[in-house]
Amino acid sequence: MKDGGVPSGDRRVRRTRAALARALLELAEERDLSRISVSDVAERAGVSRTAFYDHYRDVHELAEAACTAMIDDLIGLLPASGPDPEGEGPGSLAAFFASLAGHAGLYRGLLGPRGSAHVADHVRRRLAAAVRDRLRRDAAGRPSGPTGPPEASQDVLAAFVAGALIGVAADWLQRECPQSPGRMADLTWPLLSALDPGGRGDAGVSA
Amino acid sequence: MKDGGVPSGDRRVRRTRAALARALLELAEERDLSRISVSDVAERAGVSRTAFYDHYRDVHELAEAACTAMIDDLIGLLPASGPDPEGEGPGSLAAFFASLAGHAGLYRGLLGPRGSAHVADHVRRRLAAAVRDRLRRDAAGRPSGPTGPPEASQDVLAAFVAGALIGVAADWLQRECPQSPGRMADLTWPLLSALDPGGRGDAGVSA
DNA sequence: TCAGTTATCTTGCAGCTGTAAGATAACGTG
DNA sequence: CACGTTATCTTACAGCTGCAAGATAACTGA
Repeated sequence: MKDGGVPSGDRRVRRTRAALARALLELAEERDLSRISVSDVAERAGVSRTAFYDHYRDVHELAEAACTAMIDDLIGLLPASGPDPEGEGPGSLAAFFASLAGHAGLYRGLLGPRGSAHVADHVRRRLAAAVRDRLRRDAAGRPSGPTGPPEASQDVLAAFVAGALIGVAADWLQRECPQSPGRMADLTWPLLSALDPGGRGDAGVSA
Repeated sequence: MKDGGVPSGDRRVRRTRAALARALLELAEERDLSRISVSDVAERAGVSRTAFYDHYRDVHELAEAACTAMIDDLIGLLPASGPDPEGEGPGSLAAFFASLAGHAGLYRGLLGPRGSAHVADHVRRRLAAAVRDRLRRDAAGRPSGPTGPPEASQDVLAAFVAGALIGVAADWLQRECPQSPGRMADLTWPLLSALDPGGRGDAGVSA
């Protein structure tokens, strides 16, 4: 029992997990996740198939672990939702789309129709959590009215924004990125602004 | 060769496909799609396993075909984005969430983390297409300015809205629907209104 | 360094997958 | 109805899956 995602002190464990993650990311650049078997990953990683099962239930679980760092980098690129001091939002969004395009094959293979619902769900949750955090931090800093927006409203807004970004990104990736990252940012930014409860377009949540 | 989704005149084909679809929907109410094998579906449908493969590549492809009618019903419930004569938007949205809750187990099993990326992608595309259609019809009816919003902008808005709705719905389903459908509609409607280029909050697309 | 722990490897198994070939029987058409 | 067509069924096979038991070897902590 060397349970799943918990970081381990044992050198062997780190070595095996790293080899598996590396092998999976390599393979995911070559073909869709649905065409990658546990045997494939284990062989490319130079690890026995049973060792794979000692760490992960299936390919999807490994994929989740393997892409978490990349996903977090991606989320870190997103603009802060709040004050937006110098209109840096669009530039930040452009960096987001550019990074997406930089690993387009990988993201398509993991998140596209032949990808993994498990990974897609993981990304959605993580993105929603990040948005929710920023909304909270945001609301704390701003002198809100007598009563701030209720919890449920924040949750819905976070899920809404996370889903929207994933929808736009997935659509763009599947069309092979016809628009430049900068243009995508210009097209997407006004939509996000319109939702921002603290931003210029204050049509945001009020119920 | 009785290729995939095309409707067939042959009684045997219709019978087999209907039996498979019915069996899959039954099983999908009982457990996650990832735990449903081709053998399971074929057996429950009273059909040989090879007959399954004569019609569909795998369980995901059958699931796509089997849930298309339900999905289209769901999409049909969504409010028209345009003039919104009598503020019927929220009510329409409430019907959408209510229908979702009515088959919560099924939708969770198909679209959740243990569901199918293929089905999820299909739903996303279909929803985005529906939104795009309404935007187009909408723009045609309204006396737009000298130049209407460009194609790309409409596509991004459609993908944005489709993703957002799926994000909110998925989040709500996974939390076991703590809010009533009506409340969900009340929380979601202002977000959609804020995006509507023709609606009250005109922070919509302009670039 | 030594001892105990434990990660990995090997072997083996039952079940599912995806495909193929040929036999049977139901179907639509004239 | 009789015909040709074709959907379905049966049988078979190689490969992958998920899991278990036992042997080996690498690691950690003293």
